[in-house]
Amino acid sequence: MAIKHPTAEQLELPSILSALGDSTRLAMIGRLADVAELSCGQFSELGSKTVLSYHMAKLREAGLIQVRAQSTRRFVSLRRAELDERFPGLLATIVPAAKAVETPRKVSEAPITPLARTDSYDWIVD
Amino acid sequence: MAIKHPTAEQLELPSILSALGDSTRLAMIGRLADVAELSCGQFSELGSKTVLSYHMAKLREAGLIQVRAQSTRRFVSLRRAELDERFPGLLATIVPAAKAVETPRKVSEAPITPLARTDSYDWIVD
DNA sequence: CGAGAAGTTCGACCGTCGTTGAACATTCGA
DNA sequence: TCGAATGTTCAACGACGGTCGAACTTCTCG
Repeated sequence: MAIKHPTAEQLELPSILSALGDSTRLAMIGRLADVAELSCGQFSELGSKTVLSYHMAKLREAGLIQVRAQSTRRFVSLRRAELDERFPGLLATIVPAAKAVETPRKVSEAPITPLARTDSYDWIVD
Repeated sequence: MAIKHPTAEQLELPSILSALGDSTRLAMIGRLADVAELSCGQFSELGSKTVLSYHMAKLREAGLIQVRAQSTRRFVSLRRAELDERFPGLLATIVPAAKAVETPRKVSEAPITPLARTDSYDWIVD
């Protein structure tokens, strides 16, 4: 665990983008987008408590969300202002697509990976 | 190696964002932004040939760049049109920050990681 | 042909990711 | 005070990511 909540100036694009490069976390952002706060439990259809805790930590350490405690609950919110200040347009661009991310739903439905075996150097265009 | 060049409809946000979640690759995008094409060699200050080849493959498989061959060279270009179509605003948002990404420059300058050891549960706000 | 330029691929290595289950912490109500 | 509710932490695991050096492929030019 590196950082608790980075300050606005500590936000780094690579970290933010890798934090968003996971469909579970993207789905979380999608759900936070038109709501002030959510408690962790309200993401339960995205995974187990442990998994959620893990992904929350990633989002928090990247600076995408704030976590507030109230009794035994954690209330999570998007750090919209700081993000818009440092990376204008980022949220606006990503949120619509994030809402459309299909729920990861377990490891089911692996569509028999095509595994298109190709010969060497054959991916070059032109 | 999964895909050679994904089609516009195959572009997936999580893959794109993880491809961008690396400072070397972000720097490459930054350099491609105001130029039609670059050959691989022109990124040489970002790393060795092997490393560049690896990162190029990532960017290509995520659908961010096109690679064209001409004799023994590879000419690389941003897939601007497709990206703007599927994720409007993404490039516009990311490119300015990508240009500002400091070059990874080896593993030098590790600033003696602060290693701020914190007690349990102490990262919660409020 | 042979040498060189420009990249790619391979195998190895090590570190980080994402998931799981079990144990722990904190708070509220009965 | 005991128990349930709500999360967090830990250790372990396999899979993937990024880097390196060595070997290879393709093409061009003497």
